[in-house]
Amino acid sequence: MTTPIEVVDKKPCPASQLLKSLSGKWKPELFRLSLTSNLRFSTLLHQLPQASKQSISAALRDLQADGLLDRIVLQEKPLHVEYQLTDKGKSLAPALTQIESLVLEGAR
Amino acid sequence: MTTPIEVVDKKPCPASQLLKSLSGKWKPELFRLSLTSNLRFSTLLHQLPQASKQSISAALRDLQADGLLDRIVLQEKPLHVEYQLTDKGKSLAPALTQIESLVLEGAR
DNA sequence: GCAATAAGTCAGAAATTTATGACCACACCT
DNA sequence: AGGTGTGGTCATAAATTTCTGACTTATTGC
Repeated sequence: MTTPIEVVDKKPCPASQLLKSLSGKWKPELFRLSLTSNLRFSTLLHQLPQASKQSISAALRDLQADGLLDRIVLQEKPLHVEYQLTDKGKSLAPALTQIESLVLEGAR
Repeated sequence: MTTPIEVVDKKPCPASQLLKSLSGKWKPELFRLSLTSNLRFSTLLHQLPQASKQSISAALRDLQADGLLDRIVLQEKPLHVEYQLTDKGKSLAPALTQIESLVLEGAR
């Protein structure tokens, strides 16, 4: 040993976990769609034709696990499932909006 | 055919590309470190002991390609290389800060 | 000349993420 | 009793990301 170079952090960047929650091929899209309206599985299959059932299912599970979406079963006649934003999810919306505006500015 | 279900978007979520720029195992850390000071390769190797040379190198290349960092060669005695935030990178900082504050709030 | 430091690259292996296609359970309609 | 729609799971395969370790080029110090 010699020069005691200081390691800046033991813990990973605090934002990285949240960034990870939104990383992946479909999670940004799902998240943004959830800002507009609640999500239904079969509708998503049509809205995102490129995405496989598996991928959508996994992304929804992850978003739930990260506390951004809630899965609620509607006790209606044909029994539906909806995914809706949690409070945490809603609180994240402004950051996404800000990022989007930067992208659009850049494209100007 | 029957119910003409409307596909919401042809284009991917505008934020997803920027989110992609910051996704990956080390990019969030590198980006945040770059907010504090310019980055040097060999210093990063010590600051992020878990990260391989290859990974750091690739992450730096990606961040440059996405226009968030500039690579500048310092014409000093031992010839150094530094990576510093571009204007685009700087403009992204508030969003990261916002996300971080959410994470810290949530942990409260 | 010989070793060390800085800043990498390269090939191959290992780990992680996504996609594919088959299958399941339940309710509803006819 | 068979078909359709909703909401999935599972195993496997393909694609992508990350890691490992060896090697490179240039400059400086001894």
